[in-house]
Amino acid sequence: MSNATASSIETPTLAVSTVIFTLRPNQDGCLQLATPLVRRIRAPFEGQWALPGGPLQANEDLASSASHTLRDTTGLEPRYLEQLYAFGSVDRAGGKLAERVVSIVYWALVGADEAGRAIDSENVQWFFADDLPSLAFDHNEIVHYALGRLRNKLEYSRIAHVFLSETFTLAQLREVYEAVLGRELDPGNFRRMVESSGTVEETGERLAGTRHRPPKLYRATAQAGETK
Amino acid sequence: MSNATASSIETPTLAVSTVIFTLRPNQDGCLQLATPLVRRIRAPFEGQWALPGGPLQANEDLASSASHTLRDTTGLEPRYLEQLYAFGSVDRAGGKLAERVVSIVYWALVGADEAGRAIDSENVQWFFADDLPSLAFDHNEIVHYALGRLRNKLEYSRIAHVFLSETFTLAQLREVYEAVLGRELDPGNFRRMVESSGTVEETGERLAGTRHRPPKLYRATAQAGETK
DNA sequence: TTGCCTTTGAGTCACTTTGACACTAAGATG
DNA sequence: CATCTTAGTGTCAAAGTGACTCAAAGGCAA
Repeated sequence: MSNATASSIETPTLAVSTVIFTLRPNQDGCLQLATPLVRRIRAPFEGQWALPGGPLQANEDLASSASHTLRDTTGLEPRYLEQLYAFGSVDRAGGKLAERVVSIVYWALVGADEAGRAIDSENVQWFFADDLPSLAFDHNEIVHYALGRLRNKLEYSRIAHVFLSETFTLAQLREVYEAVLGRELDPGNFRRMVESSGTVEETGERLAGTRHRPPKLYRATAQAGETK
Repeated sequence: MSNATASSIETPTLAVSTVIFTLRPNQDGCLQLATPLVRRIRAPFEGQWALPGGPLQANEDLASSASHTLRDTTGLEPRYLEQLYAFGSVDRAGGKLAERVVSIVYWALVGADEAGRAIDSENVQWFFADDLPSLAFDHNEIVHYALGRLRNKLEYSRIAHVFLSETFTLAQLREVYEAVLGRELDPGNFRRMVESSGTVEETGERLAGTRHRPPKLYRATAQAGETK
């Protein structure tokens, strides 16, 4: 077993990156998961798209570093933030980087209602999550892993409403589920599931202006614990 | 926003620790979750018990670092190894440490049949997981979190058999579930659950030497993916 | 004004899953 | 041979789930 004190100069660097998801209408008008990426402006992988992130500052917590890069990249606030995984293979950079970087990756959700205000510049661009280009490092894998976690979390937890604004109809909530899970859900069964879960409550109001029977508006009930 | 290049000297140190679980009979003869801890031989928290681990070597992957410390601490091989969480709060050491340490923590399972061969020295000792002393740093929290993950994983995944040897009876497998979950299970319903899961198959043999009807022996079926 | 279109929201039905429990099988033991 | 203990099978009711029907309530066009 080697001694720690002798190798402190070659200690790996720590970075925090964030996979950010929101829902945006695609060309068909259907909601679809989208994620912002930043263009790398230096080697390795110069010019390729990568997850937003940066080195961990000595005085910053992991989660606040993640929401920090989220704000810097998109100008938005995270509605949900959770640690995803620490990626630290020795050969993560594919032999293209001398220095070893261990990335602690978070995933975050941003409201679909806010996503319109997001920054979109030459070096920051939103992509649909199931149609990404080839990313730098192992970032394609990471996004894929984050997608799996989001889909899984949607089924046993109740985070779907963070994509929506404060009040919403059950049809809107169902649309979120359908967009994330990628399949249609039966409206009746969905209503039964949501109502029995106790995660939403009626506001007493209805949404007007639709061209059919006006649906009730709901809000998320106050929940105890979040995160982790 | 601060500049990264200016603060590289004060970059946080990276360590990898491992929460190791096995099952050991307690004074009642019941199996109970146990975990090995190491005594700290320097400040901070000198003399207190802590999770085994150490700084990440530049040429070692995260998971291999974790199984490395497992071997060094216990002399045993991990039967299961999975990343748990990265703990990195700025004040993790409770103000007792100048240097900031980010720990990537793994959790591992060791066979109950092998646990007897485990090292037990003055500075390495096994404790029952639900009766731990006050540990160094935030390690009590970490073990608690690992316990939750193990219990959760037991219910939707099929890792229980890694505690046992190659062949086992359903009563032994049930005993593992009962020890980990901390509650009794109905033998009939448990049998139905396990048989319908397709995770075990009969060996064709029976266990002799019991003082009752000899039970069938099973083995775990070959599984596709593990880890992550 | 009337009829049609749409989605809401309630309800039904068959099938599956799950917890509780009864009962027979097959060994050891005295 | 009676008895004890666990193995292993079977049953039953309650709860959950997927597919489906149908009336309600609005807009919209003829």
